[in-house]
This record gives sequence, structure tokens and C-alpha cells, in this order.
Amino acid sequence: MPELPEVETIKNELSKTILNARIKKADVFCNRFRMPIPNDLPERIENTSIKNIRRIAKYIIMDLDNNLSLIWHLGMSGRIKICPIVQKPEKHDHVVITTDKGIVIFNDARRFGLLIYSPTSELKNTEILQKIGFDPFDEKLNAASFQQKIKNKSCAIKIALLDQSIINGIGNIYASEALYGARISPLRKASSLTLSECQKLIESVRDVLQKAINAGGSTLKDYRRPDGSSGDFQNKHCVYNKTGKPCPDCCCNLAQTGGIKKIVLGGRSTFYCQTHQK
DNA sequence: AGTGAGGCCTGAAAGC
DNA sequence: TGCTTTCAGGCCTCAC
Repeated sequence: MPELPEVETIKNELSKTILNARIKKADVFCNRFRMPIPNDLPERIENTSIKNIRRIAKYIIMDLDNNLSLIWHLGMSGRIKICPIVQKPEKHDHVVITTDKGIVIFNDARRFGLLIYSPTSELKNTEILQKIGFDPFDEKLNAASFQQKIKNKSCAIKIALLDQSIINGIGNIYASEALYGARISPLRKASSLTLSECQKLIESVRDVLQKAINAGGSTLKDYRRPDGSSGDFQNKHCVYNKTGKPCPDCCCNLAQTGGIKKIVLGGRSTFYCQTHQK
């Protein structure tokens, strides 16, 4: 579900409410996720304080004062809710962490998410975090370094954008939106992008992600901010889920072109404007 | 080594 | 109305 802007939004709101909170109790009601929640997770985190909350790719990291870090991923349908006081459990509330600053609830219908812990010093070496590529806002990501990473990729550029080992944090929505912003067709072979197209694409990725973060993320189905409210960026999508509609810069005859086109690439819905994206 | 298909899960929406 | 099918924002594994 959530892509980088949604995870960033959740991270910011968690920081506002439970930074430096003391964990009093952790209850795991279901541990069957992409990887099982370790059985000893409650005893490892109870009576610790949350010293830092940050984001790596689509993962939320909570550094505790006992040199352990929680690694949290929301998969497709995961939500983190923050409640000031205990409330009636909802369906798919799988983990409840009670702190002195509020109650944090991990709710995930499809259970594609993940909650594990690792020693803070070894975080970067964990299996899931070590294969992660550039953060989109990392200054080391530029046209040359990006082109270097995709120069041998024969797959479509849309597929390459979803590959977290190249640039992390981009999911299916923002891949379509970023390609539209750069006026590049999702079908182009990744290796065929020129240096200036790589430059445009990186700028577009940053632009789309930043605007989405500013809007509190995109809410389609499951995503909610921790206080239960919706994000706002779904109202600003240019192509995603806009099959048959004109794109924002539309200058074409809709009767002829059919407007924004939906195709399937790598099994995922992909949206683009055939007129503006080459 | 790189790629595409399939699988993990559940729920909502569409189709009949 | 109610049943069945399809699709979904992610990511891993397996067969080729």
C-alpha cells in the first residue's frame, strides 16, 4: 500500500506523538506476516524508550534506548494508528504497543507487512535493508549515477522504477506519475534513457514525491494517516487511475486518442498519456 | 544474471 | 439479493 510519501507522513506523525515515549506493554495477537513477528518481541521492547523515529525506504525505523531498533513495513494494506487511550479492538489489529504517550496499533488486513527488530548498529546489514538503492532525495542520486544503475536493464523503465534496489520508495502510483512528469513513456527500455532524460526523471520523481508528502500522501483504499484522516494527494494525480480522461496538459483529440491509457506492465496497472510521453 | 509468473492474504467492487 | 470473479498501493521465490 503505502509508498514513500505515505510512510514519511506516518513517520512524521509518529515522531510528533510518541518520540521519547516509554513502551509499557506490547501485545502481539497475530504474528503471521511476510516474516513472522519474533516471539520475544514484547519482552525485547517493553520498558524501553523510543529515542528516534526515522524512515529508510518504505520502512519505518524506531530506535530504542536498549540498542535495538524496530523495523516496520506496511506492505499493501498496513496501517499504524495512534490512539490517546485504549479503545475497542478493530478487525485486523494485530499488534498493540502501549506507551506513556499513547497507544500504537498495527493493523494490516492482508498481512503483507512486517515488524521485526534488529540491533541498531547492524540495521544496514539486515537482509531486507542491505539491498535497498538510492533514497530519492539522496544527493548521490543524479543523472549519471542513475543512468549507471539502469544502463544494463533491458526491462521497461516503469519496472525499473519499482525496483527498490535502484531507487527506493517509489511504488506503483508514483512510478506512473513520475514518468508523466518527465514526459517519458513507461514502455521505454530502461537502458535507452539519455542522460538528460535521466535528469528529468529524477527531478520528476523528487517533485512528485515532495508534493505528495506535502499533501499527506495519497489515500486510495486502505491508507490512512495515524489519526485516521485521509491524505490528499490522490486528488492531484495526473494519470494514475484516470483511464480515458484527458491529462492535465491535454492538447489531443480525446475521441481519437482515447485519453490516458491503462496498460499492464510486470503485472501492475500502468497509466500514461501517449501524446505527451515518448 | 536477469526476467516473468505466481504466491502470499483479505476485502471491496464488479460481473452475473 | 447473493454468489463468483477480479483486482489492489508490495515484495519474495521459483522456474526458465
